Amino acid sequence: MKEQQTIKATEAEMEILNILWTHGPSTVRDVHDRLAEVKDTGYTTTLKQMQVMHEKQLLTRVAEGKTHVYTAKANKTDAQGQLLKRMIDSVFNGSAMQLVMQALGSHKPSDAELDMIREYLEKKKEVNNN
Amino acid sequence: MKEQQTIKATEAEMEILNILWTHGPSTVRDVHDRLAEVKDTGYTTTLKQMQVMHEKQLLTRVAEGKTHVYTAKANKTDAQGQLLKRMIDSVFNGSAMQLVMQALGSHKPSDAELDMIREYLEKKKEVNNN
DNA sequence: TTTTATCTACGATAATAGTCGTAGATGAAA
DNA sequence: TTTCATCTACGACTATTATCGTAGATAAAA
Repeated sequence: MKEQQTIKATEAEMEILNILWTHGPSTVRDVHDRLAEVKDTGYTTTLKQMQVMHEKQLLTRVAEGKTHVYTAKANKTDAQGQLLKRMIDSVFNGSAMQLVMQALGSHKPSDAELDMIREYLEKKKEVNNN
Repeated sequence: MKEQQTIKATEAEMEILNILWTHGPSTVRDVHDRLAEVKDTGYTTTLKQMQVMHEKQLLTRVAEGKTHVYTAKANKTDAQGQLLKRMIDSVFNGSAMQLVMQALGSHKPSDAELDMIREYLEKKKEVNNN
């Protein structure tokens, strides 16, 4: 089994991880350009950030010519799961249900979405009964 | 309409908010004692923290003898909603559904829970169709 | 009324996170 | 082969967060 260390990223680091998850392996330049669309920090800031993330083992990288191509080490789903769990434990009294209900409550899902969940629940229930 | 500023709390502040949400208005001593069960920081640290939170308008307080009794300004549900929204926007591509599915996926809900959601969804759907 | 325990206020310090400038390396363009 | 744009490395500096010690106020106990 591939061991899975806990992902502990700061706010700024999460932004970078998200970009890497969305766009795949990227250079600092790539990431910085995307970041620049929403925030306004210098190139070397992004560079440093990613170097630190590399040290922290959040990213892997391979040299390619004079640049480096970075990849998020954890996959998105695992990270989402961990964040979710942390959130459930800390603010939802450990109850995933409570979180789900609240998410559904404020989101106003469409009929299509509701059906999607319903279907999903059916499948779940079958599994429960096996 | 009661205006609702965005709740921006650090990790340590969230711990305190949770205690106040769970146990209601409390003195620094109360909060500190509960905190002490899981972490190991001095009394004045908690005190300072809560004073800062008071300045930041996260808490209100009333004097009672020589002590202060603090109360969380935001209610828990609102705060949960905001955290959820932030999380959805930042790591779930803005899709509440994605978050719900993932939460259900890792939690393995019981039949009773599934029914509870199903029921909830039914009600939702009715509302949609009005 | 004096002592003692406990409280607040406040400032200092430490730890963590975020920012950026500069120097030197490197490859592509002239 | 010289120039130029772009890259990495590194250190320094700032901002934010977390921590705690000390001093003085206050109420309850002795």
